[in-house]
Amino acid sequence: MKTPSDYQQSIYDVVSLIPKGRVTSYGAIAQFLSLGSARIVGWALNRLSGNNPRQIPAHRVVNAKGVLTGWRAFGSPNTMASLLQSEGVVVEGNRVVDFASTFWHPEELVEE
DNA sequence: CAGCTGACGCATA
DNA sequence: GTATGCGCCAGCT
Repeated sequence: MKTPSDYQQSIYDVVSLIPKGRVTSYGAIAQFLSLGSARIVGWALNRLSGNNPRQIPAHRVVNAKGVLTGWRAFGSPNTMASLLQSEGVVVEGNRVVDFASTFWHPEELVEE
């Protein structure tokens, strides 16, 4: 099968596995998949923007600081934050409150 | 083919 | 806390 890019598919898979009310970072996914660069994750999600047939909860993916960097790809500057807050994630402006507790590790699901 | 950009991350000043 | 530079990989012009 023609995989556009294996890692990209893996990224979507991992992102889809993010539990509701939790968030993860690009670096976490990149490291989990051994991509070697958080940019690959951001790039993959960016490609997703405007059309996510898999309902990829990209809004659950933030940068290492818990800041909603990709909020612009959702069409509205408030969409991403609204989605997160709707899931129980407290967002202040473009930043996740109590990011450490809200953070979710890909391996956590595997361990669980 | 060469150069630039990008939803990042980290180090340094 | 803010600003700048470097690295990293893939895609687009």
